[in-house]
Amino acid sequence: MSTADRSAQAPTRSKRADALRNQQALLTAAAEVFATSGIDAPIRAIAARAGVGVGTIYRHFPARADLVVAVYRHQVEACAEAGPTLLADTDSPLTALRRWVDLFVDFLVTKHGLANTLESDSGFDALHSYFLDRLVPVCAQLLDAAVDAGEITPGTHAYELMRGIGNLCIGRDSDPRYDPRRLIELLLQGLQRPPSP
Amino acid sequence: MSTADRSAQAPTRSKRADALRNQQALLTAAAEVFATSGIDAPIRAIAARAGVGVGTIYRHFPARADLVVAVYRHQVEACAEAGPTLLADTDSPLTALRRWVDLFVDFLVTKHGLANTLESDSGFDALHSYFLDRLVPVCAQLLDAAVDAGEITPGTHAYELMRGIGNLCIGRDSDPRYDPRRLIELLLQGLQRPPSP
DNA sequence: TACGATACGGAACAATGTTCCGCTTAGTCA
DNA sequence: TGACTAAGCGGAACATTGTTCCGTATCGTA
Repeated sequence: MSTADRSAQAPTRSKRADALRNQQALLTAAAEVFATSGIDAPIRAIAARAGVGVGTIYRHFPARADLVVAVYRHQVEACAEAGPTLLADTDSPLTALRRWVDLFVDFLVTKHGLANTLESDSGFDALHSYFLDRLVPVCAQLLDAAVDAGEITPGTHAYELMRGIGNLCIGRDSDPRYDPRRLIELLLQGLQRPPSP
Repeated sequence: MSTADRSAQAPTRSKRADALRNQQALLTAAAEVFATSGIDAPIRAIAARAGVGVGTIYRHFPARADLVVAVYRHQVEACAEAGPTLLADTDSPLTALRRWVDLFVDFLVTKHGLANTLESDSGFDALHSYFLDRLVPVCAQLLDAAVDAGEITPGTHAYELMRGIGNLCIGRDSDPRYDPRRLIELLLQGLQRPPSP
């Protein structure tokens, strides 16, 4: 979390007013640019939109990924918190898992190219780490509950499942023939233990 | 196929000897560089290895993807041809499908970053098209056979399955916790029709 | 108001894909 | 064999993008 923390809201102390203003402007601008041009939009475009120089971006967000994390942080948080809630509110842990996966897929699919970036090799380790660190434990909890309830077979690791789901969401745009949800449903069905009478 | 064809072996007529020599050298060099540095290796590296200028690469292979296609063409071909063979040699079409998918995964996983490139947005349409055009029909044949044999439920499209498998193979390196094969196995299990007694 | 630390802007650098063009050379024809 | 022409070549040059650096401007304070 170290890198991410540094770039979070942290309104605490001893920061110049213009710095705070710029940080906020950057978050807003980045969110807008990401929404229209996708997560791969050039840094310069975000800087221009926020009306600051590129240097300013790099001071606030040491690497591109830190900016992305900051922009989507609250959404990731919401997704993480939905896990335990769903588990508590749903009779079948498998159903809870299914709904939670739906939420996660919604999130990935809404952001153009987020999934791509998530798995990209180059320098997006911070992003990758943050998302996974935050969500894998939640997923694990759901998986464990479903195993305990005898609804799915044990042996699948949350990390692997999450990455698989993330991967399946890559390239969803630009091709109506490819709908990751159908495959993810297949995956979950494969997970399911056949009801033993 | 248009783009791919142009850059294929086509030893036919009216090409200068040095051009042919260079084309061959480029294919060899590219194969070596791809093997060691991955599919994302800089064009310049390939040019250097082949002892030619970058201009020469672009004359023979108008875009990067054309070079990749040319390098892996025969392997894709082999995979495509394995489909019908497996189907003929195996009693259960589902088993044939499973083996064929294994072959495909082998291929993707062997080439560093091929899967990534396959799904990349930027300008790799030729690559994407070639692989999919060639292999989707083969996969469809296997799927159909398995459906006809009552081994899997109908409704899954070969294109979607292929892309899903391709996606799952992304980022396999660099993380022992992630093994795409396990997830692909899950996917196939999800496809399977429960034996109705 | 003056001063020091903080923050800013954007030029500059590096990596990479791609294009362009003057020079070289293979193949041909007398 | 010796030109001649078109095919082919090399690599400089251009465009794009991430990232760093540093001289300058600004904020907060004494």
